[in-house]
Amino acid sequence: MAVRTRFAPSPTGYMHIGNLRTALYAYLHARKSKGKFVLRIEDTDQARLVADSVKVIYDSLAVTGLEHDEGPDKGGPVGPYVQSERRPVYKEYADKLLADGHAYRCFCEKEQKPEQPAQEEHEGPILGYDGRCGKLSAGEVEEKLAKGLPYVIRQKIDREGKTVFKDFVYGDIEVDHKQLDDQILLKRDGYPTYNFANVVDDHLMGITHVMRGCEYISSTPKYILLYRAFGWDIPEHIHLPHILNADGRKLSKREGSVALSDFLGKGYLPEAILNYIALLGWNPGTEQEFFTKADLIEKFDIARIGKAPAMFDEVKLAWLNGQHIKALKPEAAHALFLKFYPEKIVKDFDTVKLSGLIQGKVEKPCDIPSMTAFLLALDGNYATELFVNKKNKTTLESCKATLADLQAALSPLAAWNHDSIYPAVSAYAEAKASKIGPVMWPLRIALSGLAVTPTGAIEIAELLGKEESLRRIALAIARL
RNA sequence: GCCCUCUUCGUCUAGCGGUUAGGACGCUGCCCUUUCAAGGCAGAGAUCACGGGUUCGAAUCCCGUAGAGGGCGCCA
Repeated sequence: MAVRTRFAPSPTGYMHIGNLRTALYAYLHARKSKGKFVLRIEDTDQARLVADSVKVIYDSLAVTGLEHDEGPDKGGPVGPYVQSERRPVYKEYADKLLADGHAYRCFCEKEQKPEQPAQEEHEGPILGYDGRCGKLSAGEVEEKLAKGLPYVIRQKIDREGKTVFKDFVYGDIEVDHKQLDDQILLKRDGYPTYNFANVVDDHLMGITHVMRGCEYISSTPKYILLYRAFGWDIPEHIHLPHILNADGRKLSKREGSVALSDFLGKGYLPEAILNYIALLGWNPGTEQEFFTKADLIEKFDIARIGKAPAMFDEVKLAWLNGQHIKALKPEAAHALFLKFYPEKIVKDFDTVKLSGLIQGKVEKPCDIPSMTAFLLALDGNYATELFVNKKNKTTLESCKATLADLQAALSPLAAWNHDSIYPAVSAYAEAKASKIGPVMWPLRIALSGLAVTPTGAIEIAELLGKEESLRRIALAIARL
């Protein structure tokens, strides 16, 4: 049977990175299997509709290249692909369940807490609905219906026995029916709950592999019971472990970046993000860590999805992003960096050249303003201790002397570019019978006032221009 | 409270009865010497959550315990 996977997000207004990983796995499995990847919008909660949020979903899939084959915007044979447009379908199937005795109408008030048997061992939350309306006689139901009382439709679950289902990742999951309650299938407003809609839609849309977060594991037995009530084949269930933040808590909006747009805004490349999250809960079984999207499609295998939750480590994401940036064509890197250069840098510097110089060095493009700030203005109060470098055996005194000599050597230069500056510096080092390091070190510090710079001393001098370079050298000499 | 699940270096992970427990990020050091960085190499870092079994032999199989995560919504 041809593989069909789906991504079924709710329009919440942003794309959670954990959700994106679910989409990615579903996409990869479909592509790898030459199957179809379906987008379905789960907008059955009328109270939580967020304007324009469907657009966020489209945009997210587009920017990451997770193109769907079928969906609200693309159409397809099993539409509509928006749940709010499928209400008659849910009604039809709910009626079927009603007719077969697998469901019943419940007239209980929304707020009404069912009375629980007063058992003292019951502390804390108690389990769900007590099923009282399931015991209503046909006559009583007719009577309430005649009165026009509002109702919901509940799944009728026999509390005897247990259900076992096989999860592709977690193995056999067994749940005692005592743990289950008569969940609501159709709400009072006529919309289905997730619990009902996902089963009906996944079946009707021919989904072969259901991938979703592992928070649904506990309710899956109820879904299995629905499949059985309808006499439908049960698709493969693939529950995914959660992605956690650094505290070991579920990655949530409140603490830092969780939305795709947050990461995009920092200059992370979509492909690097995909690469990183793919590795959170999946591994290729080889030592490869750098993956393009095409690599992932080729190497992805649902059999290698792990069970343990993974902490999201932005430091490693940044490293991986740096790897992807290095792999970029210079024009592409420049186009990316251009979004992050401060205005004044763009105005005063040759950013094409600058981009080329820093491409191998940038991990997070959002760091570019701070990385390049020294070009615009030198903080004249930088610590002079920076001149002391053990490896190059430089001291404050040696640096002062070197810089004075450099000042003399560079001042007469007519042309100011790499090919004129480097030979002058190099010749000076040679004349002093010194390696170039001890000369480069003080020069770089004098020009930048920084221990670590995005590019080398000669390049910085060239970028700054002759006048500014000499001014900074003079300043350093004065301070030493 | 009840139920489900998870647990290998700080982090992501490999491992599926016999390994010096491997790799990556990060960290430290060395090398390169047209440079700090980058790159290359090396090192530190894991009594495999704990306690019992089974076995000649367990990170790997079984049972308990603990910790963590999740579920128990007219949310998804």
